[in-house]
Amino acid sequence: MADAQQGISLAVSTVIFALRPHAETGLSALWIPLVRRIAEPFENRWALPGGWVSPDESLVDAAARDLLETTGLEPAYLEQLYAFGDVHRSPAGRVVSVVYWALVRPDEAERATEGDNVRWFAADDLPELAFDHNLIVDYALWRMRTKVEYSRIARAFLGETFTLADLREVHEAVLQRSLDPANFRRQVESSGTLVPTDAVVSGGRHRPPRLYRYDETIELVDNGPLSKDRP
Amino acid sequence: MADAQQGISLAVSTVIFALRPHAETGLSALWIPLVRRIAEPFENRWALPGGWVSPDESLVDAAARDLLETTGLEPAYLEQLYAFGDVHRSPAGRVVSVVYWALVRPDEAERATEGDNVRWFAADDLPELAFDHNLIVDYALWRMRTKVEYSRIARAFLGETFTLADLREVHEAVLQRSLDPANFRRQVESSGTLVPTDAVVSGGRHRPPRLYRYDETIELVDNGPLSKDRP
DNA sequence: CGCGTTTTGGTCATCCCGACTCTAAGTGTT
DNA sequence: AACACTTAGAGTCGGGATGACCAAAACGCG
Repeated sequence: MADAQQGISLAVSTVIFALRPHAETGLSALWIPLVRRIAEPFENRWALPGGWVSPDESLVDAAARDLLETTGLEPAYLEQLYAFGDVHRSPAGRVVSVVYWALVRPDEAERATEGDNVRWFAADDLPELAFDHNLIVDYALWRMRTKVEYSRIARAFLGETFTLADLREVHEAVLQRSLDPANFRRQVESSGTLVPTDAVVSGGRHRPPRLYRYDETIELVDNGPLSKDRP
Repeated sequence: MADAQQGISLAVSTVIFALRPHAETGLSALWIPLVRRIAEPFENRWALPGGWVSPDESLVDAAARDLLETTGLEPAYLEQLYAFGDVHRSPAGRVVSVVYWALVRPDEAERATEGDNVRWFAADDLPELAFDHNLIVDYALWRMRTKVEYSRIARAFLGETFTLADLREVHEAVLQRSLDPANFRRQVESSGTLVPTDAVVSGGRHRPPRLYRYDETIELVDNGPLSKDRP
């Protein structure tokens, strides 16, 4: 073992996504909780939740723990995004941040105690953040939007069972465009990852939609040999 | 600034790919240079080239520098792969490794001084490596194979100009299957990223093929907002 | 019962892709 | 000079995915 005293601090940060109705349009959109910095550098600026990695926890554990401590959230999905390590990204010293991105269900998102130091922002309307966090959020948004089309991450926003309209609403919110209901149905049905249940949802003033759930026996290979980020 | 003495060592490692004829088939295939460990843990085992990050260099700079020092290689392409940070991945202490993957041209690959401590291995026939490096290589291979289809990374194995057969040979080597020449041509032509030159290659005992080059004015969005890894 | 809603099933044209055929244009051989 | 051989390059054909669109089904509501 060579050098354990490099003078480089190792941090984890997380870009957290939740679905909420947009202020103006009323449609579902992506929201991100940010924390206000209470110390220099960038004091009073909004920033991604994050903290230092302790020697006895893995990176993903550190991200999950920090998330719970600073925002009270336990995400349904958590995946590594990128390691940011430019020399001057923090004015206060050398910091390498391993950034994760997370998805939380709407009910879980309520637990993020909004206050002076935690606030939700619409993902497409962020203020100027601390450090290089605007770039990080941009990258997380890009990754999320490219991945929602070939992966099953939308499930992280939904409950055990859901209607195709629910699933479609998630896709529409992430992709920021409306999708044809019939074509969307055909596509997800042909993918074979969904199984219909016997139940339907009655009460709406229209034909009652069927409830679906994901086929758990199908394993994804989203991350190749690394498909084991979180159970 | 909180904790700069976490007791966590930060390292970079790189999975380097080059094309060489396979020993048995004679077809082009992916090869990887590995270095022999000369100290515990895993002494005498083969491992990915890597080293510690110094405080005054970025992660990608550290990867490039270490690559040059340990193998003598300057890659044509270098991209971050993943940050590995399990607590017990090194028996000698807590090490977080930010891993990169790199592509080198055939002529450049010759400069990797093969000796007792550096040796090239066929990517699909590796020995048992030190640490979690087998998993890392598997992931790098998966990423490379998925990315070659929608990106222009194949150019990193080629010169300024090349024939469609050259380009197809790269794809075939990476994907490990033969591609129909006519269909391959149609696909890359319709992508619009290639421009034909006036030159052709004569000398072969067949119709002389045209030389192409990449259209530099087209920018890729392979990595979304992060498309700036290396010029 | 008719109306408005969303669900759900279907058609149709288009594009992409793999398999395949055919011609073009060189080199080497006779 | 004629021919064989090889790869380059153009074109054809059918299947599958996709977007735009249409229509019937099944509810609540007045």
